[in-house]
Parts: sequence; structure tokens; C-alpha cells
Amino acid sequence: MDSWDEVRTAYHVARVGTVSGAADVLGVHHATVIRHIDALEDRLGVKLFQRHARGYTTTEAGEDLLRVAQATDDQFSQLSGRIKGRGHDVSGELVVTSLGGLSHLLVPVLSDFQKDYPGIIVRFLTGERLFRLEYGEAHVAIRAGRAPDQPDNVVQPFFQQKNTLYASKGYVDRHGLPTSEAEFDQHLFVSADDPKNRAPFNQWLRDIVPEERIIFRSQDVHAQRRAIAAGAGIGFIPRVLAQEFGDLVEVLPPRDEWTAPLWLVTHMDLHRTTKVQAFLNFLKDRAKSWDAL
Amino acid sequence: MDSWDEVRTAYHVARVGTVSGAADVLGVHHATVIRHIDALEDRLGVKLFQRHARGYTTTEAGEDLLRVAQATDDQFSQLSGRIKGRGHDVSGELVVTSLGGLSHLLVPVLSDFQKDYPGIIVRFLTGERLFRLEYGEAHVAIRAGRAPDQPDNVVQPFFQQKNTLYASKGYVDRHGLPTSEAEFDQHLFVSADDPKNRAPFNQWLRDIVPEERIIFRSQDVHAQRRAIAAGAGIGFIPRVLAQEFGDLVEVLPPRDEWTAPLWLVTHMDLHRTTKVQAFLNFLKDRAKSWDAL
DNA sequence: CATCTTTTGTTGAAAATCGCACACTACTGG
DNA sequence: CCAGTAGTGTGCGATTTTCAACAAAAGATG
Repeated sequence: MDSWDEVRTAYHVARVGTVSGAADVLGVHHATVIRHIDALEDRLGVKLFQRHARGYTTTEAGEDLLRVAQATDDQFSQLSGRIKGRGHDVSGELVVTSLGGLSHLLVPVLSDFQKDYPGIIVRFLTGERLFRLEYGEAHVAIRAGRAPDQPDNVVQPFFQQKNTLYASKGYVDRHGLPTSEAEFDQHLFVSADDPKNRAPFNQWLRDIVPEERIIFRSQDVHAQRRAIAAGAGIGFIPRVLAQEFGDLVEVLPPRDEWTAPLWLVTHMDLHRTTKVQAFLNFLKDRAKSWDAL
Repeated sequence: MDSWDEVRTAYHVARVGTVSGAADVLGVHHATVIRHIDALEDRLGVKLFQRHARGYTTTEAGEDLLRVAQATDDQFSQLSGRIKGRGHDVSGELVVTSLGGLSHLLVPVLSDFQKDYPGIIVRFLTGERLFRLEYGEAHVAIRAGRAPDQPDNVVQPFFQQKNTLYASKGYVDRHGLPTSEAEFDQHLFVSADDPKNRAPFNQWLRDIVPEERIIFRSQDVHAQRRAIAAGAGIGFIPRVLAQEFGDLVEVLPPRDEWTAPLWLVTHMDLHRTTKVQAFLNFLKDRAKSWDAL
């Protein structure tokens, strides 16, 4: 049974009882309706209607089609309502992905967003592997580094995450504070395990600090931060995050070159949906207060 | 939700996962598929798919559509099977209409036909009002008189019902038998109540017999026949029927002018169905034996 | 890393579809 | 009885839809 449109035409003819009436309802010419019916009957090999000068009356086959198509029409109407409705309200899943190191920023926002829109189910995906928007793996991605330029993605600047070198009070008590980069070779550092890590402050650190002085390395930024807080050495922590840790001392004043630009990325096909827009607005509103720091 | 064909297209894209694959299944060009999807999404105002170079993946809306369209596809397949199947087997209702006076012929045939095809439900409609084939009131009509020439009807000769004048043995004992029409004014007759009745033998009788000699009149042929059998007077009875009554005497030898031609009439749109054909063949086969009488 | 395959996306040409006008039929109401 | 109304049916011209070819991008493969 191909050509569902012909079924739909036949359905309206069966409902109304006349070709002209059905043509009015469908907004087409009555000749079109006649042709649809003829084609459908030819394909099925059975007459659906008996023709007479006062209209079309259904045969048993036509009666059967009427029942089935009625149900189909109902289901399609409901589907259309659901789809259009879902376009304008905020519900269902919201899938957000980012680098794991940004969870300290995002988790509170996601939690609050869910409180504002109880119909939402939040899924927060992190991991070393990049979750790809173009395959529908997430609605929104937060990316760091230089602006992504994937063709089908909509990219917006999120905020500038300022990073600075921190040490714990315990570390300062034991080793003191370097007054300039010149004294770095007498200190201990915490940084990424991967020498190819592209974060600008990590690259800067690799250039300035002798390799043997980076004595604590991990792929996991949370582990690095805990190591710094525990006094293992000096390392970079986002300023917004450092405030939550007590006992941290700013080793050097912040520099622009350590700042990591963050981007909000959505897939073109989802960007215009109210759900995504609601979340993006919510997120950007929160980010304003962070930019001030 | 107009254009069910676009829903069908989207359904196959959602199922297969690629535009090209869906185009293959649908037997159309992939550009057509793309346009259908675009049109449907524009109308719904929501993206059903996320596009990427390796195919289309469904959004939530697309997932919803997939489920609904899957159900629709199943139902349409079943419908198609039912309709095509019904075209080739003999089941459902069989509605036959005729003048009430022919029930003695038709009822046994209908009963036997139902025994041969147990899937059939027989509806035998009689009445003074003509049941009209073009409005779907019956599958088959048995008509008497001159050949009907309704444009959309298929007319076939059924058989020639020979009628003759009969009297009961009781009547003959009391009044004797007329040897010719000249003696009719000394006899009593049974005939139709309606002077405009078009049956040829009734018109003949009205012309020959003085009006006051028709002493038993009824609209109901069954009542007329019972009156004849009860000895009320002389009247016409079909020869095939007269054999079933005992005690009947043929008053005059049969004449061609008293013969009523019967016609099988079907509506063009139903004539080719195997159900109707099965019944027509069954009926014509039975009629062969009646013609001999 | 170059090449091949698979897939989406776009544009002019071809074909199928649709709308229009008219003919025709049947019922309706004075 | 006769004009009016509402419906089906059909040929022809116009429009929309579809097709075919090509371009481009992303994986897959060796």
C-alpha cells in the first residue's frame, strides 16, 4: 500500500459521501479526487465506492478503509499536536555534553534549570571522547579552546574562564611562594599527564617549568585540583572554582594568556527549538556573573 | 497533518537511517526524499532529523513519528491484505433484492448458496419500493418486465417465467372449466388489486375478463396464489410454482404473451467481484432447469 | 596519506499531476 | 413540467513534482 495520500483522499470521500465535498475539504479539485480513487481502486483491484449521480457510497472494502483511515487520521492529528506542542514547550530530555573539567560550573546550573522546568530530564555527558552533536548525541555542547567551526553547528561565545596558579596554604608553609617565574625551578607543580594537552595554560606551564618539577600528573582535572588543594604542588585552577576551595593562595596575578574561552555549541537542526533556546538563555544569564570574576 | 505521503517518506528515512536508503526502498530519487522531509519539517515547524554526512538521525519528534507511522504502516498492510483477499473469496454480506412474488424461486437458491459458501450472510430484500443498486442497497437485483437500461447497471437475461391460468380442483368441481376465453364471463377470477400493474398476463386478464368477475384482488401475489389454491377463482401462477401446489388444474395451455422475462441486474462497480460472480453463476445454473418447464 | 565509497545537497530538464472548463445526469421545488 | 441545483466525468493546458547529473564532504580502506 504505497501512496498514503490516496488513502487519505478515499477516506474523506467515504466520510463526506461525495467527491465534490471531499474535494472542498481537501482543498483540491474534484477531478483530482476522482483520479486518486480510480488509481487506488486499480491498485487494490477492488472497487471501494459505487458511483452514482448523487455521490459515492462505500462498498464493504470502502467501509473497511474508512475505519482504518479514521484511526490513522486521529493518530496523525495527535502526533501533529504533540510535535508542534513539544516545539513550544520545554520538556523531554536535555542532553548536555562538555569536558569533564567543567562539571563544577555546569552541574549547579543544570540542577537549577531542571528545578525551573520540571518536565525536563537532564542528561549530562562527559568523557574524554567527544560527544558529537551531528549524530544527535547531545543537544548542547560546551567546548573549550579556539572557536569550533563545524559547518552544521551554531557556535556562541559562552564566557572566558580565567585560570590562575594556586597553591594550598600547607604548600606555602612548606615551600613559600615564588615571586616570579624565575623561581619556578625551586617549586613543585601539578599539571596534565598528556604532554599534548592543548589548554593554553598547560602549554605555557610546559614551556616555563622544567619537566622534572611537574611531580603530579593526571588525566583527570578533578584529581589535579585535589592534589593542589592537598598541597602536592602549584597548579592552575579556574578562579570561579578556587573560591569554593578554602585554603588556596593565588601564586601569580591572572594573565589573559591563561584564559580559556568557552563556547556554546548546538546543532543547527536543534538550535531553534524552544527547549534548547531556554537552556541557552538560562546558561548565558548565569555566565554573566562568572565573567565578572 | 495533510500529505500523508510525506509522513510515509519520513517514516522510511527514520527506519533506514539514510536518505538514499529510504529512496531505494520507496523507489524514488533521493532528492524527492529530501524535499519531502524539508516540507514536512517546515509545516510542523520542528526538525524531525539531524542531518549529517553519514545519514539522518531522528530527533525526539522524529522518534515519535516513527512509532506512529510504524503502526499506520502495519494497519495499512493489513487493510490491503483484507481488501485484496476479500476481492478473491466469497464472504461477507450478499444483498439480493427482487419483487416479493419471486421469493418462491429465490429463497431456496439463496439458502443453498449460503450452504455452499458458509462465509456468506444472505440478505434478501423485497418490498414494493424498488431497492436501488446505484445507491449500494443491494449487490444483485432480479427484475421483471422489459430489459432495464439504467446506465451504470449490468443486465443479463435470467430466465423466462411462464405463467398460466390455474384453478383449484375444488373450483373446477363447483364451476367447471372454461374451454375458451368466450366463457370467461361465467367464471370468477383472482388478480392484482392495482389496475396499473404492468405484468403482461395481468394486463391481458384485465382486457379479457369483465371487471366485476375479478372477485378477489390483492397487492400481495402470495395472497392471490393462496386464494386460487383455496378455490376463490381462476388466476395466473408461474408454472414452476404450480407444481409445488397440489390440486391445481391448468385452465388454458400456456401462451408466450403471458411469459414474464426476468433479468439479473448488478451495479457495474460490483459486477466483477468474485462474490457477485459466484452468486450469478450459481443462480444461472439453477435457472437452466426452470427454463425447461 | 591518498583513494574509494557512501551519503547529502543543488540545479535544470522531463514527466506526472493538478486545475479549469464544459458536458451530462439526477433529483428538487414551485 | 420545467428550470435550478448539486453532483459526476473528461479532455486539455499549466503547474508542480520528480528525475538525472553533478558537486561536495565524511568515513573507510589499503
